[in-house]
Amino acid sequence: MDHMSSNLEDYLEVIFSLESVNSEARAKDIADAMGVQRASVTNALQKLSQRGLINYQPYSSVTLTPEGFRTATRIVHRHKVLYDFLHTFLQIRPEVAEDTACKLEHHIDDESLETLTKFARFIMTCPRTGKDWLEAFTRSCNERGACTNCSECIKSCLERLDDKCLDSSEPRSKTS
Amino acid sequence: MDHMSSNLEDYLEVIFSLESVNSEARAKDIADAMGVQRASVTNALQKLSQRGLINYQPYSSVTLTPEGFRTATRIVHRHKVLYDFLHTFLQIRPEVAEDTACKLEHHIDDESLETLTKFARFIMTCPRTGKDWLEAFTRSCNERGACTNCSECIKSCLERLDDKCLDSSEPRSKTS
DNA sequence: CAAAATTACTAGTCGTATCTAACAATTTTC
DNA sequence: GAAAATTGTTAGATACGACTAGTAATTTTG
Repeated sequence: MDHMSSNLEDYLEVIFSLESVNSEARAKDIADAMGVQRASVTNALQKLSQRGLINYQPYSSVTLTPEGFRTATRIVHRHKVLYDFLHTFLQIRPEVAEDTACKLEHHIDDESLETLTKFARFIMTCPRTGKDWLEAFTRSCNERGACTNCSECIKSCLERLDDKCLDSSEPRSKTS
Repeated sequence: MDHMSSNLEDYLEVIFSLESVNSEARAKDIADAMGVQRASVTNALQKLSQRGLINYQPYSSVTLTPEGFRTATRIVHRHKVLYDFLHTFLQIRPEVAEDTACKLEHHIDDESLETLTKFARFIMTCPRTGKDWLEAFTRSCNERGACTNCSECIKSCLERLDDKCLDSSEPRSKTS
């Protein structure tokens, strides 16, 4: 009884989205957003209501309870982390990334999600990686752009680091 | 009719595994491996048989058809890529990684999976990243091990690259 | 304000996947 | 080789989540 199905998680997510975008969530709009019939929505809303995740009265718009809000936030967070990873790091096309994130979000465990977040941050903040490293990866994916001079690549990496250190710590004169 | 449910994919995967490990897949073993009742297995086997993915005769062990073998291989591949990423890169504990890979494998699209493979390979082969970079990430996850000297880190990165270049440019007499 | 249009709910059906219980076939064991 | 144990199948129930069709409530509109 306490387990939340993928399906209900999707409904909750849509309600969350409609509430923030439209400022209210009507059954019709939920049906449109989910691409299902209104009868299916009624059914889902009754279940979400039973679980105390939404305030639901027939013929009036749906609102999230505090508990529902927490749950929805958690799901949206999962979605965002996955989408960002797929889109920003793997360069997956937005629609595909969106779609896949939407499916994976129901199945990834907390530990993996949390570590994925850290991983993404590490790639962006470690001086050995960062934006240009990611671009090199993207080029390597597109066949015609394999790296040619690793030595130079690493050196410029070092230079950027030095520049940053100069900027932030000792104001030494920039000589390169 | 042509869509394969996550559930049937799981059955196929278990059959594949039992066939290779046990050299045969019996309904009882499938039930044990999946943690379901034998009646559920019968049901699943009938469906897989209808789709032409397994050779199924009551009271004898199950074998994969060529088509079933291809499908199973594809699923196992997805599983492996995801498991490796979770375990090797994110350092997720084996059991958790196993479990999560098992769920995600049914939902990730081909493009993302393919790119994830390339991403993993790029991390391992790019001189700016590789094994030690990954270890630095792992340390950064364990709180007490943040990096301290990025400059040195990058320099040793460059040195390793130079060493490798020397190795590979010199004619290696030992190889036959 | 009443008819028309929209929106929402209920009931019944289908497909998937599970279970239990009862029964059938096949092996094991004595 | 017959009784016992194991293994496999069938039938019927439950739960989920979708659908359609019919009905009811609420808005919109004239």
